[in-house]
Amino acid sequence: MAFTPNKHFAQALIKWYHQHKRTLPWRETTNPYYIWLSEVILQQTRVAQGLPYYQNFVENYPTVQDLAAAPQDEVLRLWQGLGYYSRARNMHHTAQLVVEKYGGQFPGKYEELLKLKGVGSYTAAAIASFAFKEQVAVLDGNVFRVLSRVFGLTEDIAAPASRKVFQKLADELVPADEPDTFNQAIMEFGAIQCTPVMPDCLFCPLQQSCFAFNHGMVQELPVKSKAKAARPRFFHYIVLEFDGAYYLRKRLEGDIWQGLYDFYLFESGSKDLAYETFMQELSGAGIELDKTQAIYSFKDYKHILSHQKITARFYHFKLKNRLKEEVLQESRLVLYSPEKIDELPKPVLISNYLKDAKILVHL
DNA sequence: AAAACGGGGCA
DNA sequence: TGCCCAGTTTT
Repeated sequence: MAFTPNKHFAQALIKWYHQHKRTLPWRETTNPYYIWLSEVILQQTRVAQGLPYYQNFVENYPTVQDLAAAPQDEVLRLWQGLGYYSRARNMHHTAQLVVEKYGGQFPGKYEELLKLKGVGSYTAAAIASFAFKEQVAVLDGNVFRVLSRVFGLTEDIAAPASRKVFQKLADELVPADEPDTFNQAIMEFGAIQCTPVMPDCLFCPLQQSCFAFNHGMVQELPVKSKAKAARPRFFHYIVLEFDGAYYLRKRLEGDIWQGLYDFYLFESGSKDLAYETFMQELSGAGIELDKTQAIYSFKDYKHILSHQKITARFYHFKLKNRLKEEVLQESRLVLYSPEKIDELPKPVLISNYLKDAKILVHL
């Protein structure tokens, strides 16, 4: 007997939730600020990875006013390692908007929440239901998977057009009396019981009613088209050291890692570079290297992003003189001591290099 | 509608 | 080492 979109599904799920739910700090509050914080952090991020970041943010910024007043570098530094750094920038921006335009109070309705930067349909539904008990269904990867399997939805979850089908079903399922518990329950169920790989069907309370289980399609659902191959990129980082300090610069918009700090960088079509090409690039930037200056270290790193496969080569030079003022202006490089570098927000790739090169001891 | 955007976990 | 996870914004 298959489930129909009625109350029984919600009841079974909520019962399971009360027995199996994990105790998480953002489930102990109805404060929209904390719920928003947790949901932004949890976008694209597993609970185990996001939890320490959440605790760190709550400690450093107990109120939305605290977050709004913080310098961007500090916010990005706390975010360092979580990835998708636009989330942190948007979050910071939204905190300032909430303070300035909403008097420090988050809007209480789904449609209003949706207008905030960094708050899409998922996060708006999460905040609206968790903090304000609005009857709106969340739709995240867990929900897609659970609904696909239990109800036998075969639409490609990677296709934007499929969203309508899942949203309609989810909206029919979310109960008016406890939309918050239902939303928590279906996501928790997807995270713990109805997992992507090796779901625990043997001890699943929905087993008898599950379309995928009854049709032997648990492995096949949800249907998801494959992502295209990551673009290969070749980075050449020039690590310029002067008197124990290093030249870094803040990354601009238009590429990955906006707002984070890295070394002088140029890119090429391949890993290896002709000596002339290398020297031309440097002299083009006004960086003069004495012929007697050896490359102190030469390290290759692979750094895999979802859509890019970066091969990074770090060339370490010790300068005999500071870079000239014109060069600094043009390249936007700034000399930082290791202590200062420690405080700057950096891509994990850069942190890894800093650690391996023993420029930064901890991390 | 498709692409861009990080990083971590697990087999 | 290779594969998987996935919400929001931008193109």
